[in-house]
Amino acid sequence: MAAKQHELATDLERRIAAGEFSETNKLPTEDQLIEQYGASRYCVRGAIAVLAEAGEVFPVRGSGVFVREDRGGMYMPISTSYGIAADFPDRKVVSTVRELALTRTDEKLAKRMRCDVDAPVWRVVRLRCVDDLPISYETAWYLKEYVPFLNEEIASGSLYRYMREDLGLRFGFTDKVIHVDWLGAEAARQLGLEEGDPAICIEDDAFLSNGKLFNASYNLYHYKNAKFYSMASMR
Amino acid sequence: MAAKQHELATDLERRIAAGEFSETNKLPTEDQLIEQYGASRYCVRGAIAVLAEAGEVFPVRGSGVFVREDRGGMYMPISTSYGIAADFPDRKVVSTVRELALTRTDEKLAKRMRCDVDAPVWRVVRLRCVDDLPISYETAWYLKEYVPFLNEEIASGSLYRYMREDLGLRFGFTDKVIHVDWLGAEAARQLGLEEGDPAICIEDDAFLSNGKLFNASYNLYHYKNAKFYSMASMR
DNA sequence: TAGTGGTCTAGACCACAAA
DNA sequence: TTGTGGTCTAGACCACTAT
Repeated sequence: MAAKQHELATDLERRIAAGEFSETNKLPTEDQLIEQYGASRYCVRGAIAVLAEAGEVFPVRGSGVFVREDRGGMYMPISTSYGIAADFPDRKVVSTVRELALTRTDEKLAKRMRCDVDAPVWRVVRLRCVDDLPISYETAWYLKEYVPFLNEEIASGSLYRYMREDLGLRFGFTDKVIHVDWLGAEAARQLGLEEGDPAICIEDDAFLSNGKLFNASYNLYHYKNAKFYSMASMR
Repeated sequence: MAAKQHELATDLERRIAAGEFSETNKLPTEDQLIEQYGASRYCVRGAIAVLAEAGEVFPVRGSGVFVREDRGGMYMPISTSYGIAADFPDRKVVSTVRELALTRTDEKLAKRMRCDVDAPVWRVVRLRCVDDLPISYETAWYLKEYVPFLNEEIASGSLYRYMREDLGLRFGFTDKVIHVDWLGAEAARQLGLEEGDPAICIEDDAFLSNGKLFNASYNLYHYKNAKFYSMASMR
């Protein structure tokens, strides 16, 4: 069951999208929202914080909570928390599995994944497209300890949805390292680019809510089709 | 005056760095921290949230707040909120001003900066080095409306510190777009790379706490010397 | 001066982990 | 079962904006 603040956030999002506040570009005051939703100030402020982190509103002390103008364009959040599918709910997201094998960690991977050498892992290589545009070529490893079963059908859909809803895993946080890399022959072929072309590379370590790493990945993004954004408060 | 939660966060950071919790890798419980600091649970949880966002700890419900292992290496937060200087407090950060001029916005810049065409802006081009390694080549514009005065001495130091402490500006949030770009001749020369080399490019729009944009910039990062990290909770 | 968001307190109950 | 963090309420005062 979703927390109350998230319900409020979702409803406020809907109201913003419906243009309910487009005249003033301002949300109702906190006191008004408390009234409207029959919630405490804690909840109302929690909901506003969710929207603020998503870059949809910004609160100004003494003045109100303002709706931000829409930035157009197809950008991916640099913290693509729940996978591409969740980032583009309105677009056609297709994952094509290029490799899927149950293998074992070598020394280097074991170190990265904080597990024993020779630990069983699923290795999954996928090409990911949004609206038929190739976006990324991803190599991911999932510890079999946490993901006992996997097949191509599952990997073609949303792996994160599967792990959360079917396996009952609870996610905690991710670490990402972002740098520039060059495409190898195979990655270039898959993405429709040239070998040696540059790519934004995001190395991602994903942890469960108990702090255990369950998934590491190496993601090469198409330099034309994939742009990222990031919002940060400066407090 | 800093808020109480931030004081607690700073002190906890100090205690973590001092190794006070290195045996268990766990912070004291919330109740214990309430006791130790004579603060409310709100404050204690606020402090923990600050550390969690910085990736220093992660809370596990029912279990405790765990200290995260140090990730080594020199990475820059993708949300380099207060400028490079604040990100590397222990390193030698040098900004060399390559250009500094009071000019006016053309149509394209005016659109980006949400201001009138021909609005006065400072244009500042800087090469930024950390420990004598070239990190980035940055072109930035500051609206004169908010930054009435600027000179090379100020721009050689921390512009953000100047704006905050001397001009009394209060920062709100930033929007960043991250993509790959190629170095032009001048940028390559400054960074000690070859023309045509790839670079991570971050376009940054910075807003005051009242939601007004005051600074836009275009930052090219050295593909070898600059790596970024980003942490995200997956809730 | 009035209105609004920011911080803080005190206390309650819930969800989950570990014993 | 016990202890921990997560959510929620009610109420207070402060900092800032706008008038």
